[in-house]
Amino acid sequence: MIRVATWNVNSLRARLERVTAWISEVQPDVLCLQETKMADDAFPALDFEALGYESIHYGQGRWNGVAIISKVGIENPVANFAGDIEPDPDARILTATCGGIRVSSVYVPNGRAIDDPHYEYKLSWLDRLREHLDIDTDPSADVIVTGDFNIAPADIDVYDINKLAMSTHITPSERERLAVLESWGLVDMIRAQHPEDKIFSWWDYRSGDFHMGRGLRIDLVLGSASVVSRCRWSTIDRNARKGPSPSDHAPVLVDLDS
DNA sequence: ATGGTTGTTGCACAA
Repeated sequence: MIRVATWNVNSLRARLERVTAWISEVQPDVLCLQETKMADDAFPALDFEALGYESIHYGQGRWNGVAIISKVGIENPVANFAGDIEPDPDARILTATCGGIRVSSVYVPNGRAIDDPHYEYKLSWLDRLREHLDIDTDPSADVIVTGDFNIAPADIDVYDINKLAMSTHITPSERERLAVLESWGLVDMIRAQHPEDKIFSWWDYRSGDFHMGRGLRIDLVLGSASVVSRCRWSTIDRNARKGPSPSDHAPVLVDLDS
């Protein structure tokens, strides 16, 4: 069995104790992190090494930052988009082969608002992610693209679709980009395993949204067909959103047959 | 509730 997880930790510095405790408890083989919000020289690789993990990090400091932590190897790492794709100014994607699976840890731009330039940046970023996959790997390989997509794939992934009218995360253009990734050969593994469940991975810190059940499912594990066929179990660990000083995101994990 | 909270080489901005 190989357990692959993703977690937007909203600052690894602020969250390190919670992350190491969660790793010890859950024992993922591969953990993708987003929003580490630190530079590479501040990344606490030794804390993960002490738990038996190799790790790689791609970060800049104040914002963004992605990592892959693995106890099944880290080979052929690629920071940013592959090949001659227009490089992104932010540290939002890190790719490596772990246990035979080509894994990308992605932090898709938020988009902010539909009339904000950041929204077009989000769409172009997703277009480049699709290009990246063609250059970096192949849909017939074992591929996982996972992280904070900042897109709720369908209305069931939103606590109240009317509350998000005219906002990002649910627009046809964003969902179209997800559909393009699916047509490349990737499957939303949590949704495939839990077709009817209204389950969320992110809740705003404000207004007691977590307590009130007002969340979105925007953290996704996308797998290629060979990975999907190996999936035996998956969940969103909403317990990790509880207690003192949580991230606003919960970890998502999938178990695959070896 | 055009509100609310959390994080950061913060005192504004991103989420």
